[in-house]
Amino acid sequence: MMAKQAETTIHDIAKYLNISASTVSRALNDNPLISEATRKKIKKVAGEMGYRPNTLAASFRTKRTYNIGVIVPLINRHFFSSVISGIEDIAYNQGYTVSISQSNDNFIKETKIAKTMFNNRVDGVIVSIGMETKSFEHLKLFPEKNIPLVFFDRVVDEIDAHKIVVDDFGGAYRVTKHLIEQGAKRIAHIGGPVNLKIYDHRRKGFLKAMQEAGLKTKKSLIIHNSLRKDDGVAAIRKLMEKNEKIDAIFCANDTTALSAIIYLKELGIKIPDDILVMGFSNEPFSEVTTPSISTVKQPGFLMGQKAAELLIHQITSNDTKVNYQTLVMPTELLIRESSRRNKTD
Amino acid sequence: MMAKQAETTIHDIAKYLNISASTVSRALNDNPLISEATRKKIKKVAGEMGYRPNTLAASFRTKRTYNIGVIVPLINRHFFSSVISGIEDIAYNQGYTVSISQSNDNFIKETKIAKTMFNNRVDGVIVSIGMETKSFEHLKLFPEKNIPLVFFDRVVDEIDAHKIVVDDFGGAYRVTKHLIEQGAKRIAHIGGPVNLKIYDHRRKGFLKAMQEAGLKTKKSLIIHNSLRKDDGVAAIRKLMEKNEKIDAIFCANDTTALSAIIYLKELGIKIPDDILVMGFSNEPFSEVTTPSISTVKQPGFLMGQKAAELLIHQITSNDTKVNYQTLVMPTELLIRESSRRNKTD
DNA sequence: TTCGAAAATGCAATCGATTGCATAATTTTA
DNA sequence: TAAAATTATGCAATCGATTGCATTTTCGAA
Repeated sequence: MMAKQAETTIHDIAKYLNISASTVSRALNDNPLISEATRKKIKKVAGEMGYRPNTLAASFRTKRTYNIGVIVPLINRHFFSSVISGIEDIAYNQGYTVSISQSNDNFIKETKIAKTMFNNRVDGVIVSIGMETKSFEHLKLFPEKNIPLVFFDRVVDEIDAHKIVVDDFGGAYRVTKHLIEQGAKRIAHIGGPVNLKIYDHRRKGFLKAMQEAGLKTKKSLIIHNSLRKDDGVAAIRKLMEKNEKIDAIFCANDTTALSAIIYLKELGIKIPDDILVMGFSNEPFSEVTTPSISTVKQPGFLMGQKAAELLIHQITSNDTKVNYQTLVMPTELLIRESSRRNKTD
Repeated sequence: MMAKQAETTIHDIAKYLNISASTVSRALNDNPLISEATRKKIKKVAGEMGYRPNTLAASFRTKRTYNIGVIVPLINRHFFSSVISGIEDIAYNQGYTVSISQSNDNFIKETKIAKTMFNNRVDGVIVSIGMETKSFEHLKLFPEKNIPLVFFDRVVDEIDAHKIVVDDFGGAYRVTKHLIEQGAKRIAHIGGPVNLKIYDHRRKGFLKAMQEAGLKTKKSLIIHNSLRKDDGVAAIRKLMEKNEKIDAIFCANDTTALSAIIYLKELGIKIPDDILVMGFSNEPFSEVTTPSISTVKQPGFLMGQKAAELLIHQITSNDTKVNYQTLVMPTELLIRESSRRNKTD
């Protein structure tokens, strides 16, 4: 029925007004070279003719897409979706579009995504790498072609770029210190894969606080796994098997903390009376469990905003040599029920 | 230092091999017109010369961007990020890129986003409208230019398109029936803004079940608000003020259910012993509260997948007349502690 | 060996906007 | 009022890949 709706172009407008396409182009872009009068006239006609700019043609010509690529492990997780939300917030207000892909913590997929974004000529990329990612050639593509790249949270040391990280060390340090202040002496730590810096830092923050307090940490009290739901249970089981005496557990994320708490309850162990538990990340659920879980708040939305700001700044400025910075975002300790020793002493 | 890194084009490859650019183009696209031998040779050289296809030029020429636009109220919410995750999953595997924007339930922003995507020549759009959206011209742009459009969850009746919705009526009906089976007779309902169909359907499902059970529903037991955190408390307070006798509450989302439960507990009312409570949506936290909250599970990820499948199918097929369908996704009743009457009778 | 069909490759226009460099129109200055 | 300076507009090439329509090459059949 309806034919293929020929699109109006600047040439159609030009012809209609008996002027040149260049003038139309400039007028529509508010180029000051064009007089107020013609500009108005052109815009009016453009509207009437149902003109819609062909962003593709423009991008093709100018080599600027105003598109930012975002690669995250999983969209559907509170921290990441908060960051994305922050990125989108800034990007949108600066006239950028945001394309998002999730790697599912799969290295092959991450590689493919990077290549696709690279070919799609994104103006810049914001990345948080997957668990499996140990080689970085697919990411080096971007700096090699001078395409701005910003990392957040799960960053890559081997690549020079702006980085937004959470103060994992400090957060973990304060968590541990808090546990110690509550009287804990034999504290276990359930951490994530240490090839990811964030978990390494959390471990180090933990160790530092222990050391400062003059407490020694048995190797067997430190367990690393992938911090999924079951891993909390598995870790606790391991500790119990070895008959470890512990009075507190610092889990590197809330998911593990929760699953540990549930399992410990099943074993008849009371939280926080018998064992103090803390998590990390402030997942929405951590506030409403029983007991509510003490944790560390990471400013996801803000991190996204910062990442986008740095990226866009780098895209916009044409400085060849950028002074790369690593922004360490402050964390906030949220003391809730799971780590507050009831007055029993 | 490093000059502007001239990009390799198919012409460079062609010149190098003393063949035509058309052949190179066809070879790289695996066009069967090209012989196996030349194809291989070309691909090899392309690799060596560091060629990267200019997707922009191709899109410009072919008028196909392989980009899907997604408009949601808020990225950072479990249901929506699940849907997005599902969309991305399918889209990626079909070679599409996904661009996401959030309207923040703001009508102006939603309009601007739609225009931008329109100008960016997305191949199709997936939309869940904002709370304020009552006029739809910005969305009609797409069907007018034959750009496929799929709605999910918060759909628009006025526009003919594929729609993916949750069986809100059925879900609410079964919630209510379950409460009745547990012995409840005086059931209150805390619902959302009725201008959104989803809440209207939930209310109707509730009423239907009540009616079928021969129970009458007092007007004063039905309260509508915006279902935020405080609204649960406010609603309960209202019910208490009027001294309503109730034995169950059906809240149209989990947030309200939780806040209601917390407040009721403060008042010394036991859940579920004194009053049964149910929510809707299966927010991640609902499973881990005390008591855990009975609710209705919406298959977000699956909905995203379905939406993407329908959209891509519509993009791919060139049927002019599409048989638009409305997919009603089944819900799952999750009976947890908050609605399970302890054997006290 | 020759011819016709099939297979492979090349030509050249095209998509729509941008922009450096003219050129034309207008205003200011002397 | 003419020349100079300023302001507006136009010309035409360009970005890189695609594709309809030749044209050439290859190959099998007669």
